[in-house]
Amino acid sequence: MTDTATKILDVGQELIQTRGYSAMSFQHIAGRVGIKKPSIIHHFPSKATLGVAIIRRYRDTFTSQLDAIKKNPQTSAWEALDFYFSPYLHFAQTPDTVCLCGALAGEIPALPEEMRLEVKQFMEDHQSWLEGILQNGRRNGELTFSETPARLARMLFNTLQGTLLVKRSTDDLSQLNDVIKVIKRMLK
Amino acid sequence: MTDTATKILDVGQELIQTRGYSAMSFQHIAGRVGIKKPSIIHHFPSKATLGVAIIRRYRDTFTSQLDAIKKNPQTSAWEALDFYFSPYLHFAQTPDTVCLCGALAGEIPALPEEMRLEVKQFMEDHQSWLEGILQNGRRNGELTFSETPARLARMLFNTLQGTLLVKRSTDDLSQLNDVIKVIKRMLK
DNA sequence: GTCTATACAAAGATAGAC
DNA sequence: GTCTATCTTTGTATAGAC
Repeated sequence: MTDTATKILDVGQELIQTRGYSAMSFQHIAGRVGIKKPSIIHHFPSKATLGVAIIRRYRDTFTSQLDAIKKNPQTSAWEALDFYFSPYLHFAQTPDTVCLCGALAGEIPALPEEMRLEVKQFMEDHQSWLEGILQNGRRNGELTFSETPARLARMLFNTLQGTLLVKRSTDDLSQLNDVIKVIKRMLK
Repeated sequence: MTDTATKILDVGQELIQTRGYSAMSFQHIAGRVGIKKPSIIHHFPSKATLGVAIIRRYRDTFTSQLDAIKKNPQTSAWEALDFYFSPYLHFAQTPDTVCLCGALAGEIPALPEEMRLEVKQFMEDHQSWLEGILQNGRRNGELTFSETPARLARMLFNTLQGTLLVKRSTDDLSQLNDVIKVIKRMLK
């Protein structure tokens, strides 16, 4: 992966997270990377290819981090959850930024098929990781709740994504903090 | 409001809810209404004007219905909540459809300022309506919860919006039903 | 690996005939 | 109120020089 290719991925990802995939253009990327439009094609032959590469890199980063946490028996359920919340808190403080896959979910019908599959995989990975954390946490007595872990995990995930979505229009950055507090109390 | 103008609003709204504002074009609308592109301009002088008209109509429909419920002392908190959930359940069963303002929230930075304000107003109206329902419900003993009504209302609203968003990529239509069950148990 | 030049399609919008 | 014709901009993508 060359330096330029990495920069293209960085800028492209930021544009999707702030303005959406439809509004992300080679023109804008080129301008901010400091090259011309057709130079991007040399690294990524089409917009769909670039889109897939951006999601896959994003997914991979999460996958390796979440796997590491899950495999470490030292990590408590609360620590795991706090780790999971941290990127959302980061996004919440950055104006106009949402989760990459949350942004893409908003325009699913406008995405090429390969990208849709990547987004779906992201959602399922995260919901299933959360389910595991909830399940273990309840088993060892750390967490308390009466729902099934699967149902609760999906609700938590959807809530986090929805809060990022809504905070962007209300510009109320404290919403996510409040929501995380409510979530934590639900699990005590 | 002429017949054609209404049709334009209908088709435009559906396109935003399924494909997003950026992907909604005069071309597509004209094709489905059965007129030519420039004829739309006669009814709505610009895309932004059309966008604002679509949101405002959507907001007004909700506002009058939610107001009626709030003012009717016969309505229990549970009935009010069930009424509020019903459009979400409807959207959840319609493939690729989300709440109009949820869809627009996904592309806030790409929207003209006037539209952004309308979306923000929608979010605030709904969160504040829910807050009122929760507050009254707790006061008269129907509902039980320990959060502040404002915080809980925002969380519920964000959860519903997030669930519609996520179901679109996972194609798992049962998610919303499950989430509503969890919400209801939280309030008992 | 990056450039200029260009092809081609689709977008929002305007002018003016009917 | 709707049309045809046209303008302008912006988008993705290609060809070929350097």
